[in-house]
Amino acid sequence: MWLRIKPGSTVPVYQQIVSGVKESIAKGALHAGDRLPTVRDTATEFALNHNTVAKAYRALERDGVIVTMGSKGTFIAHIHEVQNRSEKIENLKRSMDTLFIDAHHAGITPEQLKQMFILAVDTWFAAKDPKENLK
Amino acid sequence: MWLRIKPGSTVPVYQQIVSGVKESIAKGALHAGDRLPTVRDTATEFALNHNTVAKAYRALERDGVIVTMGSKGTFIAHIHEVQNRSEKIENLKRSMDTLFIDAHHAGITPEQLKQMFILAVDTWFAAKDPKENLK
Amino acid sequence: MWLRIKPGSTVPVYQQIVSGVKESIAKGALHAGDRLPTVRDTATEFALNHNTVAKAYRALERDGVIVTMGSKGTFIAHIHEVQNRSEKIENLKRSMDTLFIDAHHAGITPEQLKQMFILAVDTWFAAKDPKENLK
Amino acid sequence: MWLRIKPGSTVPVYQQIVSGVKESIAKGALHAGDRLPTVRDTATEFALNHNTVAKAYRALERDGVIVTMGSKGTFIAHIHEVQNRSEKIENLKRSMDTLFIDAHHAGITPEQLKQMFILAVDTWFAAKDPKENLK
DNA sequence: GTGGTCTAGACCACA
DNA sequence: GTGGTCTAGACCACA
Repeated sequence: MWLRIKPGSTVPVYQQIVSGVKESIAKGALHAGDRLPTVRDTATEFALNHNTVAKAYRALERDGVIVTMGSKGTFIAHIHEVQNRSEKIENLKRSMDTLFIDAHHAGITPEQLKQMFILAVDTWFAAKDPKENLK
Repeated sequence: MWLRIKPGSTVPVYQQIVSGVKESIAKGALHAGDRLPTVRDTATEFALNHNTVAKAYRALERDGVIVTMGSKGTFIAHIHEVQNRSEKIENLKRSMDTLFIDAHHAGITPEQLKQMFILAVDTWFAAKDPKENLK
Repeated sequence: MWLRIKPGSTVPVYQQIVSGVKESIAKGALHAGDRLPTVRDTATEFALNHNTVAKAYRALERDGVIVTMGSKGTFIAHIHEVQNRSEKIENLKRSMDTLFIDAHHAGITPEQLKQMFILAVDTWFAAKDPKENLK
Repeated sequence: MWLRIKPGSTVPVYQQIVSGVKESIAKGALHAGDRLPTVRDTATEFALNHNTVAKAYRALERDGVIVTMGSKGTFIAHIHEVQNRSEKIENLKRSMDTLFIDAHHAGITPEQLKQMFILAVDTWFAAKDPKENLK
């Protein structure tokens, strides 16, 4: 299953699709060049409206994650073609700042936070599809 | 100025208040035991709807960041009295996962990410109010 | 009338709205800071679906032409805040190239084209709201 | 290579063919009287659907750019035999109007626009095949 | 009251 | 067969 939707969540469905696809790519479950199911097929598979799926695909295309080839279908983009790299790194830094604030309010010290982070990075990337790691 | 609101932002105003108060505490600009302005004073000061401010205060109280003492006003809670610590750490880990996915799509390697993070932690906590660091 | 929709046109309605608003601003009929009618009011006025109008407003916001202020409504952005300037100039040059090709196929020489263009620029900008020209 | 198709472009393929042929003629790479490859040969050469190529040829013929001579094949029309000249000039003026609006939204003044245009015309026509200029 | 999200269902352009 | 556009109508978050 390349996607999992929580119907009751406060997170809009189309955003769950966007996050899910990004996560599957990052984890190596989807690869550059792979063809995604059509908008309509995805809608049917997860019992969603096709407009909702189309909105998610449009957002993913705007982010440079997927590429729509007219009537040929939709494909995972190559990571080299990263769009707005500097903008994305800015967003990343802002997310880190938020993380620090939340850590402080959870009663975590900077040193504990560093250790947690390094452990989490290693665990996370180790969980990736091994084939992906060989590249 | 203990709070700064960006009117044009896509982030809801009430969430900006929540984040702003948390940030001010983490940076040492607000301290445990400090009295916050009333909902209506804050609303007037920043030209906001008082329902918006009330919603933010309610969210902060739910998070254990502030405490409402009936007619005495609203106060910054002591950090030791952290509520739902394990729940917060869970949220933190989830935020980290999202960070990893975003980093991957920005073309950043795990090693680069670790270095960025450690540097950012050190920079961030060095910028804190020195008084806070003495504690 | 700040907008005119041709129902039978092959140009999608939402694009007609986008072009119409841009044109009204360029001609000086709409000014920076003006409040646009709400999505629903515009939909009612021109007998359109509110989703169609919302799509047009979203496109205009992405282009930095208008700014949505949450529940305060939608406003014409200040031209100084031009987004993606270099990208827009690239598009402009590409439009010029297309113009040259079309001119050639209409049997127009480069010199005739220059004269037509200068005349058209002068005529077009003279037709603007005089108040706008005083600024 | 008399034609170049971008598969990932948002511009429909058949329009890319129409523009490409017009551009090649305007640049002097294709000349009046030249025989174009058949619909099926073009489709094979560029790995396109033959319906797509046929649609493009139909559009070019409607514009008077090419002429189909029954079983003899398809030929580039003579420019003197311009069809619908006044209609084409009307379209040209409309394209100019759009250009003015886009220029305004890119923060370009009328004078800057004139200079850009004259420079672009000179550059563009200088790049033409020299043989064409001798005519 | 404002815009955002979502569904259901129709029609169209492109390949 | 593919995605894009549009309508009609419902419900929700925010201010």
